[in-house]
Amino acid sequence: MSQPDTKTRILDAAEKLFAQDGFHNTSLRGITGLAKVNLAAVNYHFGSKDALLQAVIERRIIPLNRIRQQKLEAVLDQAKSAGKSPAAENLLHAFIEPTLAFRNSGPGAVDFIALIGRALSEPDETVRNCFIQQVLPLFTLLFSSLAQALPELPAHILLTRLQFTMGALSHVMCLSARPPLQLPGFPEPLVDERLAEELIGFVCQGLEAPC
Amino acid sequence: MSQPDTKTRILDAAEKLFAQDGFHNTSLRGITGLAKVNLAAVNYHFGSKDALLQAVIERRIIPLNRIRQQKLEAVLDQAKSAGKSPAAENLLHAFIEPTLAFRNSGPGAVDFIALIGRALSEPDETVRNCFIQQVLPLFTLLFSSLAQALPELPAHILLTRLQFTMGALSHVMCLSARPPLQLPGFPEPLVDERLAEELIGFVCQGLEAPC
DNA sequence: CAAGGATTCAAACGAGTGTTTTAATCACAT
DNA sequence: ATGTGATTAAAACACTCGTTTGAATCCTTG
Repeated sequence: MSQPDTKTRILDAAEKLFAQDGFHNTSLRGITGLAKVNLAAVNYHFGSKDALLQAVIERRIIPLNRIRQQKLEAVLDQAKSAGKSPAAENLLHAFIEPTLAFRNSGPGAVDFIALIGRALSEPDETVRNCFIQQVLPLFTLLFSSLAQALPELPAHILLTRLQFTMGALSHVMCLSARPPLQLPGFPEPLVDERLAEELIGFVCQGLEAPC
Repeated sequence: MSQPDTKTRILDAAEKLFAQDGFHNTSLRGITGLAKVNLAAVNYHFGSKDALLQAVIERRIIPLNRIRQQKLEAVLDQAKSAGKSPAAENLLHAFIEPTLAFRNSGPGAVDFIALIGRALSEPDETVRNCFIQQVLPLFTLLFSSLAQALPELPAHILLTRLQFTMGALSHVMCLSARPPLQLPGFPEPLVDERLAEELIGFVCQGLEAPC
């Protein structure tokens, strides 16, 4: 079996270590050691550590965003052709389900999901800005779609509740790359599809609450 | 006016910088510079950077946990003396409201809230374990109380939904130390008490959803 | 006032960081 | 085969990090 090329090996190793240890806790020597490439290869192929992070994120978030946008627009189109407002549950499903399903899209994908799940709470602007820039258009679409779905909800309340939703989703994304953290006295929490459905139901109830 | 003593000045500066830049992005030189003390003072008074983090967290989380435990037990006692199960909403209120109100308990408190809001998604075990160790007993109490309040809910579903709740709460805690992030086309989200009430209502709906 | 422990200070240590440099090697077109 | 540009390799760069050292200073107690 032939190894992937140098760029891919670096991206794979960086994705894993960024997700596992965080961006600033990960050294280029750790990445190049894991990828079995020379230390200078990172700066040769990507230019800098910051640019490597951006490449790691973009490699996966662009296809993921395409999927989420397609599913959102499908819900909007279907509602439009039925002459009705889209249902909040369908919109949330279109956004959340592909996000969590993406964890099973291949080796390393679960690391990526954990990485961007932490991006929102990342103190460093390098990581946060890189992520926000990529996800803002989609977030805007989701927000305006939900405003259609819940016309009686004031916009600032909707935005606040959407922040809660993003917090819950981000947390689930982070957890999915960590060992389940078994504690005595606690049951095992849900995983995979059941988890996605449960999360969608949870935030749906919260978003649709009277105000 | 007399300055606080060296230990307090270090704790205050460390709290602010840990919250702002993260534990590993914060250098002892940054802390001692802001605190206007000598570099070696940290190791003299606290022993190490890790021990300083623990001191920063414990200084505030011990009083905060005492408040939350008191409020939780008050809800439990009141339900017991009324011969009824506690209401999930009251339990959530007892846990969440003091947490967010704590942001206004003094200068620097909002930084602390942001710091422990990020603790759950922190990749570094130093930070995460230090936090989990402090909060686990309280979390256990909240979990078992909610199990009483929602006896028809299977334990693993309850735990899963409680994870969603912690995600939403953590995210709000993180955001509270950042500038509101005004974006064109988006309204201003809620702040302060209104925010706490909105969050409690949100997670309450989600927790009580049928399953 | 004098003694002695607590605290502060400047300086340095060794290890680790991202990045750059320069030469060696590879793959492919002529 | 030969030369050429792309890639890899080893080494060093300048810098920051947490920690330690040993002397200077402060403050309290006798």
